[in-house]
Amino acid sequence: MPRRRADQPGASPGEERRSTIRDVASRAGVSVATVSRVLAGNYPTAPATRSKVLRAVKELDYVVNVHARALAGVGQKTIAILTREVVTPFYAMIIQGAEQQAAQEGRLCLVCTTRSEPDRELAYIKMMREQGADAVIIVGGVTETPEYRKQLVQYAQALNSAGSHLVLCGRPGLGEDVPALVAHYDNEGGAYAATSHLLSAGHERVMYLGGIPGFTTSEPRFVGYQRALADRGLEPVMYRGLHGTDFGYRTIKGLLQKGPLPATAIAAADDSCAAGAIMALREAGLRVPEDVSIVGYDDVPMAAHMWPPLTTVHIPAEELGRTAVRMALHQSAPTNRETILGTHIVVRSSVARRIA
Amino acid sequence: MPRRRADQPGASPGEERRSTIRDVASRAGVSVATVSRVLAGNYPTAPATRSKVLRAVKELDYVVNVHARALAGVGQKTIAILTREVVTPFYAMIIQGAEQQAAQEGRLCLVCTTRSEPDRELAYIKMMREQGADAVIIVGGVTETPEYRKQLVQYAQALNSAGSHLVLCGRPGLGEDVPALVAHYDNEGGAYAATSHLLSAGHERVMYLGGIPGFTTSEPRFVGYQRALADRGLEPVMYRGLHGTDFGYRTIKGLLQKGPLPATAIAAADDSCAAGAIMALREAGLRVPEDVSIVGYDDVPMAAHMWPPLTTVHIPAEELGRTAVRMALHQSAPTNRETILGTHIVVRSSVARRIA
DNA sequence: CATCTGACGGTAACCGTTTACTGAAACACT
DNA sequence: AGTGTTTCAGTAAACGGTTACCGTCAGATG
Repeated sequence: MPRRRADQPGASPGEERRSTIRDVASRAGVSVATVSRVLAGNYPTAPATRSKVLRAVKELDYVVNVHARALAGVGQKTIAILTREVVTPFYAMIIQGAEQQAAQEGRLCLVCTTRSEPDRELAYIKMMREQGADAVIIVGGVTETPEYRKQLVQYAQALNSAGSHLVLCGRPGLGEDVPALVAHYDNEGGAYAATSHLLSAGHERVMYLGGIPGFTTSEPRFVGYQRALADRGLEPVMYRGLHGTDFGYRTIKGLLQKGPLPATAIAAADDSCAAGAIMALREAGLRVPEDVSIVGYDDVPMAAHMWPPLTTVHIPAEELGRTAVRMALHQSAPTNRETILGTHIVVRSSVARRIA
Repeated sequence: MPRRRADQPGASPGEERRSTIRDVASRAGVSVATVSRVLAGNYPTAPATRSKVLRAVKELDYVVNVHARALAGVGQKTIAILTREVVTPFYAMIIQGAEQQAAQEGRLCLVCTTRSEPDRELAYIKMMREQGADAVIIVGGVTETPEYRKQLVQYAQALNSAGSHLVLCGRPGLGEDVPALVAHYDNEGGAYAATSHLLSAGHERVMYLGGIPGFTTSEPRFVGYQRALADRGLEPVMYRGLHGTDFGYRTIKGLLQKGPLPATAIAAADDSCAAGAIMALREAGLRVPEDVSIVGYDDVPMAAHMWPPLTTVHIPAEELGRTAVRMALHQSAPTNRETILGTHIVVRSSVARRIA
């Protein structure tokens, strides 16, 4: 039963119908096959025909319908990037790297924000399966619950059986038998290095500040901190709870109201936490790094422009994103499903030697 | 001519074929129409049939093919966001707002980064036309050249004739007769207010720092600055050139090497420029705001956490993004094609009264 | 001059859905 | 029982492309 084929006169006035390959064909006086072939350029066509078609295309301002094309099996596959949000510079940088690589490989990128809602995340994954995306990359850590994990495993399998890949970027893998790729970085090593840096500057009471217990990025950082302390037989002093500037600010401010800081140095869970802490210290009349030393984590762009410039742990965020895309696209061998990038400390001016 | 229909035995081993509505239908022992209707839920179905279908769907792990669905006319439309990049917090915030609104309206968002390359931008616009996106939102300013402008006008028309919209977000419109929506903010007013703030604190030599001449966001800011000065009969002192921390840092540092700063206050083209300037001032032993006052522009999250906390011009970035999406989706009346959001100064601690 | 051979263009099957239309039961009425 | 209504399922025509297959016609070859 014909449904519309809006060729009757008196078509709706406002809405222009998008021109199809058939329109082009009839305008050029050839068949649709010829138009398709001229556009694809994968079949011999007489120069005269060719130019007739191209002229018609230009006149009608024709663009192919990707849906139809995809349905016919020649789909331009896309890569989806799922992230909590884009405003956090760390995520933004990963995304930037991923998009660069994707662009280089001729892929279109879909960035979707999930706002930490597992439901939204899962909904997007489903959407991507429908779209037929050839990879979905999940960016950033998460607080893992057993149910969430189970869901993810299931989706990894579903994606896999549909011929596409799930890539976990900046988050640990799901286990040997789960068909997911992993592009991760060394959280624990960075924290160990940062804490050691403080320690070797003579500090003996080093506080760990911030981080969400159970969060996949926080936990290993905390472990690295503990290990560095344990290696020298020192006791941890920790104030964990949340990420972000506010937490750092409020925690240090509260501590300072109760008395002197129970540490001479702070290892912050991330740069913004460090920024908050510095603010609170400064408001209380303490100097950084003369009175209190501090290191951050992430090396966001702001870190270099803070006062004092923040010593922190650099994560190769852009490279991480790029790696994720590369893995997704060229994952030929089933081996090497996991790439761990190194982290390193970048020393600036927020740490001072402790004079004993 | 049958092409594949992979039902022959001995199908390729590695690649699973994605199951179709036909597979579900035959497994459930009903017709494809019935499956479609059960899934859509817009047509009466007997409970028994219903559950048979649902079971088959679950067993085969079936998801609809969006391309086919779109082709059949029930497309989930998407909205595309084009931006230079995502790492600049100002853009990130606009994007965040846009995505929030889009999610609220049940739309999927495509974020694409153009890296300032007009070619890439134009290529993405074409891609979006193919996709049949129902709006493309271009975020952020640009240095307009006549050719670029002409191209954009052409694409606005093409998009419009395909029934979708072009929205310029944070950038001025293209003229009365061009079918583009505009969600913009008051650049000039903000700069006027910021400069006036400095002026009414007693400063008489106020320097304008940064901004790219000809850039759509820079130019009006500079005009606002000039107007504020002119209103009091003062002469402008300007060092323009680029956006960003580096420019601010290098310019002020260079100036300071040559002698005392030719101003007692700085109106920066943006917050990061201000951050760079502060750094250079500090390195030269000058205090902010005691020796030099400064105001920024944009009110990025960092501004509140800088030292000193930066007085700056707030742009309702998230609301700007939200507005863009709302306009794109509900643009019913052809009037009101342009929304200009207000900007206002937020005073923190980077401006001090000048003691005459 | 007959036949072969490419080059080129058209015809139509197919991709996976949606949905108007048709038809067949089942039920409710006279 | 005969007829009118529902209720529910199936058939098949689009949607807008791609491409295998098959003609046709011109030039090359024997």
